[in-house]
Amino acid sequence: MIRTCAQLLSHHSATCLHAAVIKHGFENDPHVQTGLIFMYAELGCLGSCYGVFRHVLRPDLVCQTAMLHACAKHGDVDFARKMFDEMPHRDYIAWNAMVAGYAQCGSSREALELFREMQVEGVMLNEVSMVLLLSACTQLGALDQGRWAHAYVERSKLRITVSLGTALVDMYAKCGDVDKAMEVFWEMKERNVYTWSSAIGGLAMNGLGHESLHLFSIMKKDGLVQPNEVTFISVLRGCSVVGLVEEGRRHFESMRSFYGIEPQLEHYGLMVDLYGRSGLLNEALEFVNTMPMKPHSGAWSALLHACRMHRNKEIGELAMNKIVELDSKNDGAFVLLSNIYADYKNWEGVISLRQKMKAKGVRKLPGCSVIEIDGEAHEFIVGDKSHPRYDEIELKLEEVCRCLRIAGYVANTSSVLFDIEEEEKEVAVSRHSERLAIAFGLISLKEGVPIRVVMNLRICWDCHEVAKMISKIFDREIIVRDRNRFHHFQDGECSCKGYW
DNA sequence: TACGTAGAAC
Repeated sequence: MIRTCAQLLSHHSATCLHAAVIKHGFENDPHVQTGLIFMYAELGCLGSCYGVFRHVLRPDLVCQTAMLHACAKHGDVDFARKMFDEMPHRDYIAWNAMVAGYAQCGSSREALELFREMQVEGVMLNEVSMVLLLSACTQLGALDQGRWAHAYVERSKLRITVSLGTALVDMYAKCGDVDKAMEVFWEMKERNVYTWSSAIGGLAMNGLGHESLHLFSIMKKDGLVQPNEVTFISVLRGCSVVGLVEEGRRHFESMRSFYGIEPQLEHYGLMVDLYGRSGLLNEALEFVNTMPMKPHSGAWSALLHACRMHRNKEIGELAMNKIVELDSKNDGAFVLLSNIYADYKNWEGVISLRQKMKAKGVRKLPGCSVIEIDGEAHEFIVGDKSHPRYDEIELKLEEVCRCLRIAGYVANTSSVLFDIEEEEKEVAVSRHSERLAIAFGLISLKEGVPIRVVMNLRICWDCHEVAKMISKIFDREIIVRDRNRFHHFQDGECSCKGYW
């Protein structure tokens, strides 16, 4: 009963319910205690979970799992692991709870590691385990492992529940195999708003804006599932990646007028992005200034990004000032403005920004790219030489450089933050993590196998140009998932068509 | 019978 109500409760009603439990003398009933832990976990009150748990005389498996889940879900994953390790008996649900704890706090590698242990121990894998595994693969961009999970699901005839199907659609879309994502989507017997939003967002993220909007129109025509606020985030991204300003504006308006959904900060941020990318910087600025709520740093960042794309120093500086007011340690904003200054060869501006960053203790997040070869993830950090095959990578990079020069390529080094010599800058940019990962892909993958890279920042403009050329010169498909979206490079072109 | 699951946010 407590568990069923938990999702609907407010903090106040939870306290009342707890008081009623005590009043009627149930506070020592083990089932009730487990229910209370679950309830407080739902509400995010980890302290109250501990409070109840402390009074449980002999916590059984279920109670321990409930507590483990509470800790893992609300940030104390290490304590959760400690509990897990100390549990005398663990059923498959306890294992799933621990894997979920890692997957949800972003520790996907630990989640995969634990999943492997689960297999070694012969623990039963059900569809929930597979959803968790897929979610970890999605975060890491580990397509091979995701495919393995899909094959496992089919082999063991696990039921494709709506959650499992959605996890598959999401995994394929976010690992860059959008055709497979849609194949799974259309094969699903039942779809809910999560499934539709994932598919629409997945198409958008892969640069297929028109397809994503078409899918949204099918969803509306179907009428079985109502779009919600997340669906509209996917729809607006679809408009943004192909620059459909008018259509975006229509969808944005329809949220309130037709669906009764009040646009949130994120929707406003996406509209700024849409105007900005399309070069309508004044409209974008006007839009930010007339938002009914105080703009968040994301809205200003979208504008700043557009200023970099369309080389507008004045609005860029304005956006930057607003970002620093809201979030003084936003390293991405410093880098963007520095790039704008560098585009104008304003080295004084660059130096002054560098000093400001130093004074505020802002550090640029180092670029990091991952490439999966035979199921093993290889991680590269910018300028990193620690990979065991670094010598071969270096040789390949030099070969790439030679080929590019012959093809008439001139490095655009404006994304190098500081005022070092041009030649050094070219070396710095040619050792970006994405470049190292692509070179490693070239030497270790068979011909014809696409190179898939996942990175933590947005791909730099120069690397973007180089990837295009590599795709042509080496006749190789390259798929890069950056922090924002996918770039599919083939035959000298990128799917983002300038909407970088 | 109780404990575990999926979508975004520039």
